[in-house]
Amino acid sequence: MTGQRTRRKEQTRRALIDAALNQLSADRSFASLSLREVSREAGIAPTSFYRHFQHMEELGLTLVDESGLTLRQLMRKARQRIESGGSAIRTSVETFMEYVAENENIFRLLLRERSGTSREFRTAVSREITHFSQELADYIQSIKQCDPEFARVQADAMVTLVFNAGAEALDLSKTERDQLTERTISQLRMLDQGGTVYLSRLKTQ
Amino acid sequence: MTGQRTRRKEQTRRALIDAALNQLSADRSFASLSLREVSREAGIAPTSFYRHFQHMEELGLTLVDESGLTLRQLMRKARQRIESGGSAIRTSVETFMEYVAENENIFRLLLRERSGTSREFRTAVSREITHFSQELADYIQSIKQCDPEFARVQADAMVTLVFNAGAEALDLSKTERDQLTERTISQLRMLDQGGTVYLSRLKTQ
DNA sequence: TCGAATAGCGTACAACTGTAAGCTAAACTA
DNA sequence: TAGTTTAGCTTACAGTTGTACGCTATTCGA
Repeated sequence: MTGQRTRRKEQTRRALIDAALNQLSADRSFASLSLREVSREAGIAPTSFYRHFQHMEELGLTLVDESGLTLRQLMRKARQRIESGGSAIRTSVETFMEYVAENENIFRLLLRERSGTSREFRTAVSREITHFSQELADYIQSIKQCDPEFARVQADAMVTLVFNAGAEALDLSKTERDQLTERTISQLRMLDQGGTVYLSRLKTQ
Repeated sequence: MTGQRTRRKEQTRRALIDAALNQLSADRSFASLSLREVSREAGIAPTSFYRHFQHMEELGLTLVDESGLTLRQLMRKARQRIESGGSAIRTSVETFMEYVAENENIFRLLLRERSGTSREFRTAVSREITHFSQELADYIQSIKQCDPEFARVQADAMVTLVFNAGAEALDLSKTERDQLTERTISQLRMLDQGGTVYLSRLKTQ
């Protein structure tokens, strides 16, 4: 029932995706990959590429979708760790930094295409990050019993800071990364504290 | 004394820089510009390019330097406005958003190359942003009389948030930008408040 | 004023790009 | 089993790229 043909097709589609991911690196952006290079790496003829994707952009959007998946796995992992005790902020930041270290290429893709030349790419990445941010907002709201708008604004700031730290980490050594992690934790704590003040003011007014 | 030759050379060098800047846009990154395109736009033969820059990268680094200059002008403007009364945070964010609106291409360059494929580019951009951040840290320290390390961490978070808002603004309409501006102001206020709490805790310990 | 220096030009070439056209062989459907 | 569908192939072409080489005309320095 699987259809041998469909299965094989799925296989080389996968090969194309993996080929693209493997070619991404610190000095190789998705935009700089050519259809021919990716096809070569995947072991098929350039013209066969079109049997799977209309353009390179379509492949790229698929990669962004995949990265969103990884991102959600990350969130789940972090939540599990938090529930089994430990500071929410520290645990989240540390988990995120581990993720970045383990998925440099995917993370770089997100980072770059967020401000890339394709609007479709930009909105796709933005969607993933918003999703990520919304999950955090829900969490904050459930903990603090606060206004959903407030939670969104605060979550948004936190996600921005953490993502940015991830971006910076890419070019740093292990010890520098640890310093960066600590600094980011301080920053999130400031946001957290500041939010509390902000909220208590609203209540007393 | 100026040297007619030197003057003319300076002129076409300028033409190359402007040509590159003019070709940058929402759907055109610096990396996607070719030496030939830039030369064409500047009105010189492709091979003459080498009389001014060794590679495209050298041209790019020059652009980053120029953007740093613009950034510093921006800072000065913001400070002037603050001194003539008004909230420091609101004034800074609004000034920054105006800058982004008026220098979209330069700002996009900074954004993109911050996570681009050339390490040299990345460090150049990082240097400009650090510079920007340091000026804010000095300002914070002079106002709050606090630990310089604290000021650096807080300033860093603020700059990250503002830059990110600038990046988002690029794809938004006027009214959406205004909303974004308000949100960013809220976020910076949280950081400010949170920092105060943070500091007072340190003192009472 | 005369020789040296040099900004800019045209020509040329090899490397690479995306993709059109048409074929083959394997897998599907009836 | 016979006919259709299709993933992948080869060949081909026009366009673009960076850059090497050598020439020309203007400007500079002595």
